[in-house]
Amino acid sequence: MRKDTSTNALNEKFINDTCGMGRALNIVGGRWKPAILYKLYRTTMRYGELKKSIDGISERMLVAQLRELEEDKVIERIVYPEVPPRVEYRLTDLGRTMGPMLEAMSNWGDLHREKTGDQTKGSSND
Amino acid sequence: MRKDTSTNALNEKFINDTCGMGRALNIVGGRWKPAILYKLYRTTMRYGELKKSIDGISERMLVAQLRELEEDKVIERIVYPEVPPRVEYRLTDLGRTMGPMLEAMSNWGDLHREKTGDQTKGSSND
DNA sequence: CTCATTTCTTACCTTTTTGTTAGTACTAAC
DNA sequence: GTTAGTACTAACAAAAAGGTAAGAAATGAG
Repeated sequence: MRKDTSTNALNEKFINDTCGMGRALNIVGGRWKPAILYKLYRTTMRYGELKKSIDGISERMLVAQLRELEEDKVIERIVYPEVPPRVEYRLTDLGRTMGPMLEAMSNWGDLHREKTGDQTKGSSND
Repeated sequence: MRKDTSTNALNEKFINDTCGMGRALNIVGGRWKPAILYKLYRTTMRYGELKKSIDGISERMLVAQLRELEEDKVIERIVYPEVPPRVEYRLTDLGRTMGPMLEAMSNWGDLHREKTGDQTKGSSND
């Protein structure tokens, strides 16, 4: 749980309020958000589809990060009143505006790997 | 300290190896790295200058993040053999290639603030 | 010999993030 | 009444990140 008076939390908030980069990082950062956004960038997906397609993610993490992305208004959650339940996730219009940024990040990450010759070459986690 | 057999660490590594976005995030993310990069993007700076110019950062954090950026080859550390010591930090060529990505992040962060009408409008932490 | 200056280092603690496991709610089909 | 399928929640534990405070090395100035 958040303790929003800790120095830690205050620092974060300050950076968020004054620096676009910090804000972007807060929204897009975190272990699984890149993967989620990558999937949803191509198409709407159900909860279960996301879970299956993202290797290694736990339900707790998937739900948590979906909720955060939703709060940040970059994705939306559509519930169909059926049984068993069906819930779809998709990018919002605001979410779609991330495109150029996400691409820039992806490209630079690949460039960095190339230049530093690190690790296995990426066959993107698709 | 890193425990590189934890599930957590393995997940991170996997994402790093397969996803450019994840890799970029790891290099540029963290509480203070955006601020450091922002400063160094304009000019070479001494340790003490960085410390003074980045509001709220502790020495431990400053050193730690500088070290990480150095390891990732985006900044370099130049030591002048003087007393008292003088150490300068500056972007490497690889570091300079981050330009478009950092701008994209900054721009999107600002756009997001605009669209969601959140918080104080940013007078960038300069 | 003491002090000031600069760039860190170390030890310890708090906060935040991530992972593990088990369980819930709903209803239709058997 | 039990089971199956889907999308979660809750409680707890481990790991990582961040914060605080004190100290260390090196040396020229006084």
